[in-house]
Amino acid sequence: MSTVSHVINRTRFVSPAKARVVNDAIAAMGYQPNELARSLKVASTNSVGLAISAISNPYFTDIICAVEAECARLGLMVFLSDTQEDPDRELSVVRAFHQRRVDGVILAPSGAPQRAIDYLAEKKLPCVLIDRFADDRFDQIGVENQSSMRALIDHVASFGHKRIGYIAGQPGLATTRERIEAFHSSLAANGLALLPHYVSPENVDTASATASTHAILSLPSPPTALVTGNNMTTIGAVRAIRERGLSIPGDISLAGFDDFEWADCFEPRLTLVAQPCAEIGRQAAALLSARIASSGLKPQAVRLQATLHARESCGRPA
Amino acid sequence: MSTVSHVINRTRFVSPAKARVVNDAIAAMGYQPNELARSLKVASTNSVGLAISAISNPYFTDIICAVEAECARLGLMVFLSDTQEDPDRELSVVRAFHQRRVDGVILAPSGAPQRAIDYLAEKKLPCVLIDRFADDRFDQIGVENQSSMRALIDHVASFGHKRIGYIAGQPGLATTRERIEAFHSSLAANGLALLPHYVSPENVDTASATASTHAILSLPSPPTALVTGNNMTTIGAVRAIRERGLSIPGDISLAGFDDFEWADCFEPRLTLVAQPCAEIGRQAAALLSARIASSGLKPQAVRLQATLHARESCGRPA
DNA sequence: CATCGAAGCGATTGCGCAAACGTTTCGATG
DNA sequence: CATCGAAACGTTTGCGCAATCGCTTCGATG
Repeated sequence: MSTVSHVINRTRFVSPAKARVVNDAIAAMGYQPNELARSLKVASTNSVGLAISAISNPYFTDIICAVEAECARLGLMVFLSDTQEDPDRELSVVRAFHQRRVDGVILAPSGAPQRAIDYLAEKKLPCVLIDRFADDRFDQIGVENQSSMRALIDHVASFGHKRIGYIAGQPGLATTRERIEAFHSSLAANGLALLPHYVSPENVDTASATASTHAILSLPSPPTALVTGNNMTTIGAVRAIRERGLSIPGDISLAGFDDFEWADCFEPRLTLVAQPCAEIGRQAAALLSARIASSGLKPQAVRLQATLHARESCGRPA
Repeated sequence: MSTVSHVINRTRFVSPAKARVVNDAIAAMGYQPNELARSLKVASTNSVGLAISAISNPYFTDIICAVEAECARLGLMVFLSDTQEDPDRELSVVRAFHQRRVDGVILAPSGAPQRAIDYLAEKKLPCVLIDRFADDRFDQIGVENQSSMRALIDHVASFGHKRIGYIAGQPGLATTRERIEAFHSSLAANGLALLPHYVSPENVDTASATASTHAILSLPSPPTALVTGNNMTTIGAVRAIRERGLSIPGDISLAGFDDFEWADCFEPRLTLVAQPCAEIGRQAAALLSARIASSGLKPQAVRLQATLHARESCGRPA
């Protein structure tokens, strides 16, 4: 009878006596409501899909953690899927989310996200894009790349470096493009020239970053300082520098994007830009929730401020 | 009409002509099957719940990643939830999973998991426990703690250390207990004595590990080598050692549990036991899938072998 | 050409729930 | 005491699907 539904959901008044009976019965039989059936009826699942391009990347890990926490607070369950930076997988993940009728999706777009994004738009699935800005039909949330890179270059240049190289991140990502542009403009702002072959534009993982770093450091006139575009490239660069037997910052200075918890255990401690991952995740979940509640809102792009943690990996040029 | 269902699921023969018509219609209207309704009918959701006690811990991150990958391969979606090591949250997460009618659960038990585990048992939800062995009514999968600790102590002792301290992990966990026991027996096996106050038994995070390390190193006759019980305590110990201005391994040797990708960027590179996280995650998902397929199987406890990565953080006692 | 069986397919039901709608009870009011 | 209306609760339907059941065809066979 409908009364038990109403007791469970407190959706209309039920006399205390009857309510007790119902609650006792529920307790006695260990009844657990079937969310599937409920969702089918009310056309809302209280769940969201979280499609991340690389779960194991610590940067995304922090975001996942924050998203999960905020969603838990909001009473949402989260489906987690790894798109592995593969547009095909990305599309099928988004499809699977839709088939499970998630109320919304948080997506870290791959390098070629158009098909997945069009699908979301077509199906009118609420969605917020994180980290990489890919389509302004949706809410987007990420970091302020221009000012972050500027802070980085200003810091490095303040030690007197004239020859600064850049090991960029993955091809295709807005993040990568923006940071490269910011690298250019920040050099200019410091009155520095962009030297030929000083930007390694495409590095998909630590190994390619290591190779790229070797390439740059093998130039006839190599940089005296290196800036890295994300955590993978930082690791890759550190490895290459070690392999060449160079010391940081004695022989070469290093600074880059993406802080991590143990950065202070590196020797020397690395100067890095820390993104507000927790805040990105939290706001993404909150934004999505708001969007689910009222689809009328017009999409907004949020840029969060990152903070430069100046430590000891930069020094005067050799 | 039922034919549509049969076309979609290839569950009985449909004439090619009719099938084409159906497929064209599906394509034309952009139809996506409603998995909710399907699940309600067939009483199976092709989804599993992954309840982790601390998502942001890199150890679990690697496991999450592997679980997700294997589940994707098996056609399962995964619900991710963080129990935050809190038994109450743990129970409500498991409840939420059940209400959503997941086909099974993978759980990294908290320090007091009995209520959640009893619930799972009562509801006959297929489940596999990871990392921490908590109840043999369920499949369990974790690492071989005895032999791993033994390898660690043998390694440290081989440098001639007589006074070895241990910074253990979180209270209540089987993992923590087993490693403490193994620490004792491994010392004995090397003919070494367990000195008073040399085991710090309970450290919930890096900060408490730092404090514990300071306490041990302040002993009148402090250890010349320190072994740590997990990645958090390793970081905590490194920080404390740094704060005291000691050098590794010159002043003190250090080795412990849980490798991480960038361990080779620490200075010195840390000697650590690497757990097969990817394999733990993969097997957990596979085991769960098997259990879902046939509930009759009797529960098994799988112990995976870890590998000691001997690097440069251990040396002769000062 | 009547019969039969297999191939192909449509009507219908029920999964567990929420909500619309109907029914009963009962105290208040004229 | 008849009437009314609000309070309390029961009946029913439909969400979208899978699967059961049973209805057509239609070619083969005697």
